[in-house]
Amino acid sequence: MENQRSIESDLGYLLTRAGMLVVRATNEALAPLELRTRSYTALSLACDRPDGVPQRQVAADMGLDPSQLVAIIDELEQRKLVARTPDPNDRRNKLIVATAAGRDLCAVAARRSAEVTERYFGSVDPAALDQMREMLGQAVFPDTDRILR
Amino acid sequence: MENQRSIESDLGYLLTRAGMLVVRATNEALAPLELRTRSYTALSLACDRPDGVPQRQVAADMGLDPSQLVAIIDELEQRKLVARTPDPNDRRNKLIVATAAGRDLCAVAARRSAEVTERYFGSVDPAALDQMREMLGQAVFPDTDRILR
DNA sequence: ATAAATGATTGAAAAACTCGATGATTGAGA
DNA sequence: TCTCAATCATCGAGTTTTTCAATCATTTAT
Repeated sequence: MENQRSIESDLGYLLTRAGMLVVRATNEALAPLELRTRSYTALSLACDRPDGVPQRQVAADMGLDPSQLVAIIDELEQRKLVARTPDPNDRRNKLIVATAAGRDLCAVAARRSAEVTERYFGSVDPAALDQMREMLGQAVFPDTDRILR
Repeated sequence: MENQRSIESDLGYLLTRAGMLVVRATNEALAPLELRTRSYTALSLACDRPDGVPQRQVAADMGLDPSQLVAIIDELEQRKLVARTPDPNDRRNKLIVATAAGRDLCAVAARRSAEVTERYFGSVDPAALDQMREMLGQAVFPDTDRILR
């Protein structure tokens, strides 16, 4: 006898739906900053690494085709939130490095983003939430010892 | 001092990335059945309710614009996996009801889908997984006492 | 009976995705 | 040193997805 469960308990379904909801709410929350979830994520990845992050790696971290990042970075660069600097060690690479203005905006955006998360997950036990982060991190970054903080 | 965390511990980011990964892997797993994650989800929602589910509710449950469902249901209907039956109580509604063939295919697809989930989350404690389902369910179906099974 | 609301459908425009091609650069090996 | 294959960012074309307004049929409220 099969343990038949409804689609509404399917992890893929739940993940996708929850992701959609959070992304949409985040897009609204970031609209006043003229950021979308996408551009905020890219900016944030740049802010995480003061020395800059290869554009290609931003694409990989976002699960996007590298060609999709061109427009996103173009816009951030035009707004002077990031700069494309040639990697001195490998001039094929463009290192995306956040400007001071970029870091400032990112901090504001991070607060708004956190408010959205709070709205959806504020009522659950923080330890359980950390555990969920842990599980998702394992799924998203397999074979990695990276500690999320 | 702010508790500054990297984007990689942001729940929205993790949810989105994990969802993408699972959806893509599920699409591949379902390709031999000529189903995509989208059509499988719609079919599954129909299978969950023997008396049929209003097309509009399928759209709502999937977070899609109703117009996007037309093509999805069209295809399932052409393949005789579901039928659009007029709701006797409100003839504006189309009730999507799964056929026997639809239920059979859905069962096969569910197994393949579960294998994908197993691949990404098989190594984590089942209780923690249930807890994650619970948390995501709360976020996706707020103000609902629905018990996921 | 009329008017407002709701559901499915269509079509058009915008956004996102995919993929192959290109030029610049690097690294390996003859 | 001189190819040659590989890698990176970018571009462009073609496809798919999303968004949204309009339409028709039906229902509900007035």
